[in-house]
Amino acid sequence: MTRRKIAIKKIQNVSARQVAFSKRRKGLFKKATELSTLCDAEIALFVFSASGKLFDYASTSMGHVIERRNLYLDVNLGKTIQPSLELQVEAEYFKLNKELGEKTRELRHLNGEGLQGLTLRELKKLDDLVSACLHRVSKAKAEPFEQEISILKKQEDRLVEENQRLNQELKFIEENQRLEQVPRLKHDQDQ
Amino acid sequence: MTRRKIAIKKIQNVSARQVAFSKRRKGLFKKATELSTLCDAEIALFVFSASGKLFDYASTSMGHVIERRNLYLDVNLGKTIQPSLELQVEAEYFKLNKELGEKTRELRHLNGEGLQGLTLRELKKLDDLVSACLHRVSKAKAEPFEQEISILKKQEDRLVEENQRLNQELKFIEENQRLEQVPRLKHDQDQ
DNA sequence: AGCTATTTATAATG
DNA sequence: TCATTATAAATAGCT
Repeated sequence: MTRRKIAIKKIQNVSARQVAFSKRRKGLFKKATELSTLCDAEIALFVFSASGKLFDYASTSMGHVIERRNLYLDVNLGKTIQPSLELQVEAEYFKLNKELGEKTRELRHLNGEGLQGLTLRELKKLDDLVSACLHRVSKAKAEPFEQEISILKKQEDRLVEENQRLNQELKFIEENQRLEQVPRLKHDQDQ
Repeated sequence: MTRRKIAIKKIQNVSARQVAFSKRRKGLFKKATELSTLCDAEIALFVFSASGKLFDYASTSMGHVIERRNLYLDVNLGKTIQPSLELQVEAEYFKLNKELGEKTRELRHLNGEGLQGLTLRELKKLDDLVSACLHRVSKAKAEPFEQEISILKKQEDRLVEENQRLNQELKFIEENQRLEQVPRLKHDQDQ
């Protein structure tokens, strides 16, 4: 897009890639805010750098969600480096919960204490279920297992190799001894 | 940004706004894909038009997660077998979705077309996120990993033991050779 | 939908 | 990272 046209494929030079990322990320976010402002659109944008760093943007109401999420991230910083889907769910869910509560209260005023409570009950139930689900997610993350398996496999490879080496050495020594025994026996006989 | 420079504020003319939305949305998505490709970044982008229509983009793995969600929903909708935790969430969520839709319509009538659509939009996003989360749950079940790890660990133990045995044997042999060399040298001198 | 005059974005460079 | 600049890309106003 300038001095020279470039092909849209992964930039191989690492520092050039970082520079491009920085510039283009800025550009992308600018475009997003412009679109949001000009056309009254709601936008949420998540960008994870190759190194896993998160940059995000959210217009208006979505901003609350992101804020909430950032708070949560701050609390868990160190533990929760990878920007997780779960946290997004939780934040979004929190927001929805709040909004629905407000809406239900509003309706209750207008309708005079109706069967609005039902929704809150359902919401509570959903809350419980989502929480349980999230709990399972965080408990069941595959990544650490996969990592451990990978490490164990490498370890296994090393051990197998080492074993082969040792076996070969043994065989070699035994062979040598056998060959050595022949002259020795002869020698002994000579005495 | 061309024929004339425009100020970044809401475009008042409705049709002009729609045109601008269409063009700029396209541009924004293009920039997002380019950034993703060029710099190996993971990107998720949600754009809701003023009328509430959703346009979204997600790079690579994020896209996969979101894509799979539709499949999952198709397959499981209507099926009311043993409700796994995931399906319970889905069902509950579906129900809540419907209820909130009705409630929002009701409120819209009462309040005169307000910003009620917002909640539905948030709901849609939550839908995406929860579904993605669920997909990860089903994908991330720990059990098979734990099994494989256990097997690998046993294997590792065996190999380590074998290794120790071989090393000991080698040491033993070397020791024997050393002891044997002494009388041999003496013997040779005697000759 | 196209077109094009202009504005923006940005790759290369210092 | 920051600034500059030459060029590519995006797009506002028209049709």
